[in-house]
Amino acid sequence: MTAGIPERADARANRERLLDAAVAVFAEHGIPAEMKTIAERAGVGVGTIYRNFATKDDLVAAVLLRTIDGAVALITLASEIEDPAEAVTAMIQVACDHAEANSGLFQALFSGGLPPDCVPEDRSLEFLRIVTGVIIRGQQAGVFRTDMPGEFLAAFLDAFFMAYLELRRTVPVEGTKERLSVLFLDAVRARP
Amino acid sequence: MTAGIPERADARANRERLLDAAVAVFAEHGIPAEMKTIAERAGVGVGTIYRNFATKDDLVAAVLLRTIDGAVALITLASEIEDPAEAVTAMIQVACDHAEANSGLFQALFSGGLPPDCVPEDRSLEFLRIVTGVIIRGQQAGVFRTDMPGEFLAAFLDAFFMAYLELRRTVPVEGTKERLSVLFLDAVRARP
Amino acid sequence: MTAGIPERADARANRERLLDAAVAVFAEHGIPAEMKTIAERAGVGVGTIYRNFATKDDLVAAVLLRTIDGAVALITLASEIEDPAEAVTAMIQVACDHAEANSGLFQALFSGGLPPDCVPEDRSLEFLRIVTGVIIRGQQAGVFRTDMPGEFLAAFLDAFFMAYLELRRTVPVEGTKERLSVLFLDAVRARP
Amino acid sequence: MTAGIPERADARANRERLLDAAVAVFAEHGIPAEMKTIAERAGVGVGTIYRNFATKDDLVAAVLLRTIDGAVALITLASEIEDPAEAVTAMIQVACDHAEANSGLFQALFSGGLPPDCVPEDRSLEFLRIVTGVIIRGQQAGVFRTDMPGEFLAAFLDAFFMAYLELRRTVPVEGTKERLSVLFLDAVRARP
DNA sequence: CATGAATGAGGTTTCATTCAT
DNA sequence: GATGAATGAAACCTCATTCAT
Repeated sequence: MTAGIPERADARANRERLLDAAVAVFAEHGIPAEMKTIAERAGVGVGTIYRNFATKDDLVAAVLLRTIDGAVALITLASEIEDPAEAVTAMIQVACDHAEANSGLFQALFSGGLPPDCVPEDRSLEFLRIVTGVIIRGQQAGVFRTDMPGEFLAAFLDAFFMAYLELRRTVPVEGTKERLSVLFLDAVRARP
Repeated sequence: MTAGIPERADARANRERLLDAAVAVFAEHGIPAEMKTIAERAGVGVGTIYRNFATKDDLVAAVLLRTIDGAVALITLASEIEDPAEAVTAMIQVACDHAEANSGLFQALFSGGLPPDCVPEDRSLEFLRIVTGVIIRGQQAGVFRTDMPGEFLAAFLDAFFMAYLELRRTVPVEGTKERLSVLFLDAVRARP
Repeated sequence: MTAGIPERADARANRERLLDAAVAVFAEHGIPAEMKTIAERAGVGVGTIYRNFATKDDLVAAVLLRTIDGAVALITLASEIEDPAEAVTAMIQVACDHAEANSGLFQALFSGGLPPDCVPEDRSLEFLRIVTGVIIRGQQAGVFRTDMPGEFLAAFLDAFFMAYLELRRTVPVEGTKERLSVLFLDAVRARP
Repeated sequence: MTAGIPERADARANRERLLDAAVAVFAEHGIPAEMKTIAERAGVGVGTIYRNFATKDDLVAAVLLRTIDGAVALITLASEIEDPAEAVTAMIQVACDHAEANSGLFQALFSGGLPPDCVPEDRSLEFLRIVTGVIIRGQQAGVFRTDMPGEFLAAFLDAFFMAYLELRRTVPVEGTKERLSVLFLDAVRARP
C-alpha cells in the first residue's frame, strides 16, 4: 500500500525495539526468560516477536550477534590508534565499558542453554582478529614480548574482558579498568 | 549386620553417584537438562533424585557447592607452598586443571538460569580469601607489587581462572597454564 | 470489529464452558479427575484451563462457588413467597431439585480432598441467612415452633438438603421431595 | 517357630493399629492422604501396611467396614429398647455420637475418590434394615405415622445422621442431638 | 517378617509456538 | 500486520507399590 522504504524503516525500528527488550529481559532473568515477558517489555504481543524471529533461538542469536557487532565496531575504532600500548589501553577501556553495559546479558549468554552454533564462526572470531592485529603490530614495533605468539597474547587479552565482569562483581571499586590496563601492559611488555 | 553407620555410607555413596551423574549431564546439556536424563545416567529412577534433593534447584546448588568445595580444597593445598611466587604458580596450575575438568559444568553454571543465592555467600568467598592470603604474603615479602591492594590482585587472579576456560576454547594449545603463570607473575611482580 | 466488550463475552463464555466441563467430569470421576479429562470434555487444551484458573484448586473453588451461587439465587426466589409454610415447601422443592441436578458434584465436593477454605465464608453463609429469614418470619407469624431458635431450625432445614442426596440413593422413589416437605412442616409446626 | 495362635493375636492387634492410624490420618487429611503418613502414624514402615492390605483401596474399604460395623453394633443395642419412641431417641443419640467421633472420617469417605463398591452391599444396608425394623414396630404400635412407608421414614432417619455432621459444623452448640430427637419424633408421630 | 529407599507411571503445570480475530 | 488466547508437548514432581536388606 505505502512505499517500500518507510515500511522497511519501520520494520527495522521494530526489530531493534524487540532486540532491546530481549537484551533487557535476558539480562534480568537469563535465557530461560519467557517470550511473553519480552513481548510485554517491548509493548507488543508475542506474535510480533515471531513475525521477526522464527524461533526463540533465533532471537537469542540475533541479540548475541548485535552485541558482538557493537563490540567489534568499538574495538575497531580503538585499534586504529597508532601507538600499540595506547591502542591496547583504549581497547581495554571500550571493551570493559561494553562488557559492563551488557554484563547481565553476557552472564546469561555464557549459559549452557545457548543454542549450539547460534553465532556464525567468522563473526565471533572477528573480535579476536582485530585484537591480534594490534598485538602483533606491538610485537613488530618491539613494544610487546615476543616469547609468546601474538595470537596467544591476543586471546589472553580477550580473556581479560571476560574476567572484567567477574572482577566487577567481587571488586566493585572504581579504577578497575585502569588497573587492568596497567597489569596487562606490565605482563606483555617486551622484556629488556 | 553392622550398626546404623553402613546405611549412612550407602546413602552418602548414592548421593555422590547422583551428583556425579548431575555433573556429567549438566556439563553436556547445561542446566536445562532434564531430571530424567540425570536419573538415567545415574542408573536410578527420578524419584530417587527427589528423595535426595527436594528440587531441581537444590540439586544444582549441591552440584555447585561440591565443585566449589573441591576447588577450595585443591587451592588450599597449593596456597601452603612457602614461596609466594611458587604458590601462585601452583594455584594457577591446580585451578586451571580443576576448571578444565569441570569446564562444561562451569559454562553451564554461569547461566542466568541458576537459582538465585544457591550458594552460601561465605562458601563462594572462601576461594577469594585463600588467594588473597597468598598475595598479601607475597606483598609483605616484597615479591609482589604494592601499588595495588592485595585484594585487587587476588580478585584479578580469581578472574584469571574464569578466563582460562575462555582461553582454552579460543587457543586450544598446550602450555596455556604455564604461559598464564608467567604472564601473571610478570604482571604482579614488584617493580624495581 | 466492535469494542473490547465482545472479547470479554467470549472469555466469559469460555470460562463457563470450562466450568460446565469441570462440573460434568468432577461429577463422574470425583475431584481426583485429571485436568486433561476436563480439557477434553471442554474441547480445549489443558493450557486453556490454566489460562483461566491458575491451579486445579482454583478450578474446584470456582466450580463450587458457581454452584452455590446458583443455589442461592433459586432459594432466594422461593424465599420471597409470602406464606412461610409455602415458602419453605418451595425452598425444599428447588433446593432438592438443585441438589439432585448436582448430586454427583456434591458427593465429590464433600471430599476431604477439597482445598481448605476454597469458598469465601460469607458466600457459604448466604444460604443459611436466607433460610433463617424465612423461618424467623414463620415464627413471628406464629406458624413455626418457638421452643427452638430460628437459627437452629434453619440449620436443620439446611442439613435436610444435604441429606436429600443420601435419601435419593437409598430410597429412589418418586414423591420424596413432597414427603420431605410434609415431614419438615410437621416437625417445625407451632404446637397448640 | 512359635505357636500359631499368639501370632494371630499379634497380627490382629497389628491390623487394628494400622486401621486406627488410617482412621486418624484420613480424618485429618482426607482419603488423598499418603500411605507414608499412615505408616508413620502407626509407627511402622509402609511395607507393613502392604503386608496387611494389598492396596490403598483395600485399606480404605477396611476402614469403612470397621466403622460401619461399629455403628451397626451400637445401633443394634439401641434398637432393642422396647418403646419405639425411646428406641428412636437412643438410636439418634448413639448414631450422632458415633458420627461425631468419626466426623472427619465420614466427610472424607463421602469423597468421590472412594473406590467403587468398596463396601459389600449387604453390609451397608444392614444399618437401614435395623432402623426400618424399629420404625415399622412403631407404626404397628400406632406410635408412628402410617401415611408414609416405614422404609421411607427409616431412610429419613438415616439421613438425619448424615445431616447431624453438617449441623454440628454450622450450629456448634450443645443440645443438638436432643433437639434432633424432638424434631424427628414430632415429624413421624402418628397424627390424631 | 519389618523396613524404607527405590521405582516410574502419571499427575499438575509451564511455555514455545500457532492462528483466528 | 498485530494481537494474545489457545495449544499441547514436555517439564517437574508425587506417591502407590515393590523388594533388597
